[in-house]
Amino acid sequence: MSSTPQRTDPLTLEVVDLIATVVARYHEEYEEAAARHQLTGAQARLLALLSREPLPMRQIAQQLKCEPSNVTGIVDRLEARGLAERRTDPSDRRIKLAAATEEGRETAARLRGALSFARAPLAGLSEAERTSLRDLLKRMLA
Amino acid sequence: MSSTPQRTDPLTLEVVDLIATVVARYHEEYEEAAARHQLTGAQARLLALLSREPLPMRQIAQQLKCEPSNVTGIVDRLEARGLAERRTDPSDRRIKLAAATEEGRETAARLRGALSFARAPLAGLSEAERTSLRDLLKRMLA
DNA sequence: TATTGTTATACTCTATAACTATA
DNA sequence: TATAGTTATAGAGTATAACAATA
Repeated sequence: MSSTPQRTDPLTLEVVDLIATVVARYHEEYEEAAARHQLTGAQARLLALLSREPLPMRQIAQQLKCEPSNVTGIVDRLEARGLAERRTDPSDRRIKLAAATEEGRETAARLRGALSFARAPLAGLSEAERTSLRDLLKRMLA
Repeated sequence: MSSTPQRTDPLTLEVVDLIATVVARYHEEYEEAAARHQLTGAQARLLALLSREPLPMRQIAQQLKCEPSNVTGIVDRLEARGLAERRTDPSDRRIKLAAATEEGRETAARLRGALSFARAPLAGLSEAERTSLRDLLKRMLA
């Protein structure tokens, strides 16, 4: 009858709850770390993206899974604070590349360092356990 | 020298990345499931809370980690759609209890069922593996 | 014509501060 | 006076649609 088992056994429900807790805690810590740098979550995520490489507005929207019109405003606010800048693409003058400034990259790096959430608790696990956790998560996401 | 090891080895970084991916995917699926029921994420989370038991506005704010003034608006919108209602507490007439209506509880239940994210991928893991994942997550959150 | 980015608009969520009713 | 909830206000994020510049 059940071609797709629903796994509503207590063990599965417990794991689902644990994952929900991980998600909630991760988000809290991310928002708090961003706020400590006077950034909203959206601004921090966009800045983290730009700190790797300059990107066209359109592509940023795709990676952030939002509409391009939203990116305009977020980049505006980062630009007003000197954390990002707009460049024109010489090969296609329709395109505007958003790029992190030096200060933007420094801010992004400090923010990354502040995200102790996943790192600190992991320190309590042995290498074998971390390997095991990695493999289980990979299979979950496959 | 290093009293708190920073664990920036490749394995730990890989696990951190996997957790970030889990978090991102969980949020996407939650927002999409909520949107399918014409609810925002905040409305869905509040409704899920009320579907268990009626709660004072103040307490809702604490659980949602936001200001009480925000709860007013979200409950307003749920109430306008017949998914929630306000009741007065006879023992203290300052208190207003927000409660899910029958339709609200049904919507919350359908939404819960739609959250296949954590359940479906877990179905591919054996019981021993799910036990292992549970224990590792518990130690991470300890 | 199609594409890129922006602007205009409207709605939701958010925090802060002032306000009302009750304790 | 203290507390619960609301209202007022302002800023940020979001989507949709219309628009300018460029291809």
